[in-house]
Amino acid sequence: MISDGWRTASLLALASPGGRRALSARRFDTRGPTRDVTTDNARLPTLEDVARLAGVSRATVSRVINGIRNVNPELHEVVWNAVNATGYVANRAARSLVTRRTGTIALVVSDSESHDDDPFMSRFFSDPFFGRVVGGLMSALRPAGIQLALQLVGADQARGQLVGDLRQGQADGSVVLSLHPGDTLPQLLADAGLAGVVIGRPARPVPISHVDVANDRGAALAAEHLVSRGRRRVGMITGPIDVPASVDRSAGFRAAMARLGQSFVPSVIGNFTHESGERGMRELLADNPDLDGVFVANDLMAQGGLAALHELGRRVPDEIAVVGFDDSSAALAARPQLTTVRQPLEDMAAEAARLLMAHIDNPGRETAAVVFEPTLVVRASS
Amino acid sequence: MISDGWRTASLLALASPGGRRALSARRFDTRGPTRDVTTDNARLPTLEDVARLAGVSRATVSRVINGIRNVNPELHEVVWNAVNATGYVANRAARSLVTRRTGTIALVVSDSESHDDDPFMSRFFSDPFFGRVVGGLMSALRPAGIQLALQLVGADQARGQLVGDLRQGQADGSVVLSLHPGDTLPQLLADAGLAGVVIGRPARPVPISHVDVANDRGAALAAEHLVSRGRRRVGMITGPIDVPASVDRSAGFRAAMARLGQSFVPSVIGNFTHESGERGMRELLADNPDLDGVFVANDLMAQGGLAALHELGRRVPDEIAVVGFDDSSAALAARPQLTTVRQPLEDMAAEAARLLMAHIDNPGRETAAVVFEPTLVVRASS
DNA sequence: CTCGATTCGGAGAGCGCTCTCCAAGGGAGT
DNA sequence: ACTCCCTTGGAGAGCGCTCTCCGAATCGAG
Repeated sequence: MISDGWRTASLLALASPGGRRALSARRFDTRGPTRDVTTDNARLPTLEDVARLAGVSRATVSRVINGIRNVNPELHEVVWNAVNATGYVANRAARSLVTRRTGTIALVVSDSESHDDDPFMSRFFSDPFFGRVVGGLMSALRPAGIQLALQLVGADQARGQLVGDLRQGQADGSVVLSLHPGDTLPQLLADAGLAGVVIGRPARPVPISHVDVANDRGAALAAEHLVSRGRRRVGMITGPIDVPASVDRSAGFRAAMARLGQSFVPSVIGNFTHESGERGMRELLADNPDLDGVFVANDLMAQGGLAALHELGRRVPDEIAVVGFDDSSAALAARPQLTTVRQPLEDMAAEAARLLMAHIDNPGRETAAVVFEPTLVVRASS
Repeated sequence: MISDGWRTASLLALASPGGRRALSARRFDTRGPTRDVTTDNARLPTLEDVARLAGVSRATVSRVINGIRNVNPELHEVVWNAVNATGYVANRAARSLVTRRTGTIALVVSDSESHDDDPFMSRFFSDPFFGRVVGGLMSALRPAGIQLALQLVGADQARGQLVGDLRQGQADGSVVLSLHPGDTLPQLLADAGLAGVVIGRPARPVPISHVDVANDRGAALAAEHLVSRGRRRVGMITGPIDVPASVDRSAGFRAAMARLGQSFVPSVIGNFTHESGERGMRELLADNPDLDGVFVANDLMAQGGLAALHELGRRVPDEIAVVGFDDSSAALAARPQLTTVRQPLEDMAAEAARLLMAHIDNPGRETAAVVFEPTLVVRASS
């Protein structure tokens, strides 16, 4: 069907830069002076170019590239050769336009109450948390050829804007990282019928998929570890009582300790800051001077607790053992280094990405909650 | 080929809302079962819809929206009303296709030697650095309606891939954050003629714009501060000698100390890690026991240095003052908290974004280097 | 009152891709 | 041998937008 002569001819045509350049130049002449011709002389190859070189139609090249349906294996190879020869890469915008997919998902970092920029940034990016999430997302997204777009939303007004943009197709879906319990964003997303996956359980039940770590099981690991270290009088510094993760950690720890024989766990409530850990530890010891172990609901507070312990002259871990939660940078920075519960964040993020992709591919899919098991990282503080 | 009858029929169908819906439904019926019709019934308004509602042509609406040329003010308002009434938002893909702009810039985090994922992630995301950069970029990009896409590149092979994707128009340009001196990426970008701005001076001169902090001036600030605190025997722990920032800090510190009357500054070389700071401090004091001040080229090493000092029983800052560089999370975590030199990262990132946008708008623009002034953050260690 | 200059808005041609039709060819069944 | 089906590949119609033409309308000047 396809004559060798023709195919050769087309190859020759492509091989001669003159012809191409002329075509290209003419096209851009019509665009007026705003466009600098010098930057465009290297016009990118299109499907058409590949098709011509391969001696087939656009449709066939498209089929080969997208790996669909039935294409003669022989042609298949011819096409791929042409693709490689031209250095063709599909134009995202064009593809997007017709498929109605952007090939992008948004990582939405949502802070309900963005005061200044400062607390927002530092609380969130200050530790490996964000990096681990990004890494995990990437590991799942890259093989699928999907881009990650970063969106930071603070004020509520920005929230509505975001949903609008998302609806319009800025992204096919979003992974939400909420800094505040009871964030309205998950609900907004659900209401708008947008594909989304939340990392961390939302405070109120929302019809949206999420991935989470078994905070209660993590706390239980801490309890088991402390008891296995011979600690019999164990206390706890909890996080805020309106944060789901915090609630689960406290409940899980109490339940595990009860199971292990300590029915009452003296506790004080902190707010996840270094300072509140310091204060919490002082309070806790003031009321219960004979404690020999403390579980602290996050590393930052645990670090503060260690500082307090140091000033109080209590030796760690000899006199009193401390276990944190998160395995953040604070755990390594603390002296002694902190035994802590680690969330498999990379895995969680990767799962979030996969879940999101599943929702995107199948909008009717019902929401799911995937819960991961934490692990204990033993260091010098226990 | 296509009968006029058919064409007329479809036009009529388009004119009547009912017909449109029917057409639309038919279109999606043919897409097979993968597409859930319920999610598509809320088809997004197009320019065409707005134009029809406003009683003008697509072209006019487009002109109004893009704020160009001469449109009758009266019509202008009519069009905007129609836009608001329909809730129209321009389709990025379609616009992209014709403008050849994606409205996206890539934040490329490049690590020349990505061993495992671990050092990559932790070194980079472990501190506010990344967050501050992202925040700064966003502040400049959001007003311009430009998206930020995250790209992590490790292996060299990924580097080539990235350049390919970038060329093809994944993004209009990129801001490069290189973790390793002598990264090839800036050069690759320059060679490919892609718009790019590097944060931090590249090790070798590359024809690409960059923003940087005046590392030498920052070191001078540290020197002036130490001297003003009455320190007369000051030493230094430097960073690796192949990192430009490190070289500038050392040179700047030496020059400033010479100017202030201390012609020789005892130094040891570190590698920016906590451990090397610890070791460096011991070495430095072993050779120069009478030092009363030390400038350390980054906070992590300074933190290590403080730990060594603590173990050696030297009181900080009474007996010996320590000044770090970066104002990272380590500075706050250190005991005592670290006096350190802070880079105006947000401003630098914002400037990088503006510079990049300028390059995008004007491809012929010549490259620029913008250097920012650091500030000194005084805390308890000096 | 006519003519050129100028302003304004519409028509329509693409941007590069996907995917539905449809035609052509080849193999198997009757 | 003929029909029918199945496989394969081409033609071409859009996706929603921008922007160049060009025609119409308005205005001022001669």
